[in-house]
Amino acid sequence: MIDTVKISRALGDPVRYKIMLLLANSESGCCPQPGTNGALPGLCNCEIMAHTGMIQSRVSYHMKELTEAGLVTEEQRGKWKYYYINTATLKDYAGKIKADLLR
Amino acid sequence: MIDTVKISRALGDPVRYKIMLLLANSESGCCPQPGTNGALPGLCNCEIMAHTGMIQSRVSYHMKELTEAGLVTEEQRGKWKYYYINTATLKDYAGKIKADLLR
DNA sequence: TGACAATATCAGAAAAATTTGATATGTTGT
DNA sequence: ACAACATATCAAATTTTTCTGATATTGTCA
Repeated sequence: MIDTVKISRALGDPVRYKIMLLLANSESGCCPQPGTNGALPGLCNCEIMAHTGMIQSRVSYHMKELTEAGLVTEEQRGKWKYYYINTATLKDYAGKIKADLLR
Repeated sequence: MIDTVKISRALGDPVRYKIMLLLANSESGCCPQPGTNGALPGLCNCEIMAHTGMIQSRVSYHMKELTEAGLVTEEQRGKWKYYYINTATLKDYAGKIKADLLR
């Protein structure tokens, strides 16, 4: 089942919220994808590092938090790992907040 | 404007989420209200203390966090302070999360 | 396979949040 | 005003998170 506290906590850090916004507004990845002409959803670590100015281990740490909360799904593409928002979790979250707390 | 990170952070603590659930499921206050037959919305500190087993200053601290996030509205009734969920904030929050992060 | 690039994990340092007891402020009724 | 009760604030101790550099793991390509 959906862990509302964990998701809230994950979103409740300014760095992670910024990353979520970045993912939400990203059109395509930066790294060459074989068999495509470059446009695939999600962002890889290198892009998140570039956009936020954070070092690698810090990005990794926050992506793990987001992933473990179910907010982000990761996908290995060649040597890069891509991240994109798990929209189902977000919808469920918004719904559960309302169901739990509105009457 | 609504501070999504701050609200998330406020909800992202298990103690505070429990308090929110308590408020959402409370029918009436415990303390004698002049001019009523006892049934008013919200809970006062004493009830939150009783339900959660927390000491007074701890309740006060968390209620301040919730209030400052705009999740809870406080109302002085006689010598008691009552708290109830600010439904507008909660609705706005759920809406903004979706607007920000879903595409 | 080896060399290299991308990401993950670890341990310690630093920063932030939580908890508590003590004390202060505010409110009601006498 | 005073006494009694309800809530707020403070400072210090504790706990939890975050950040970083170092190292480990994983994947790709020659």
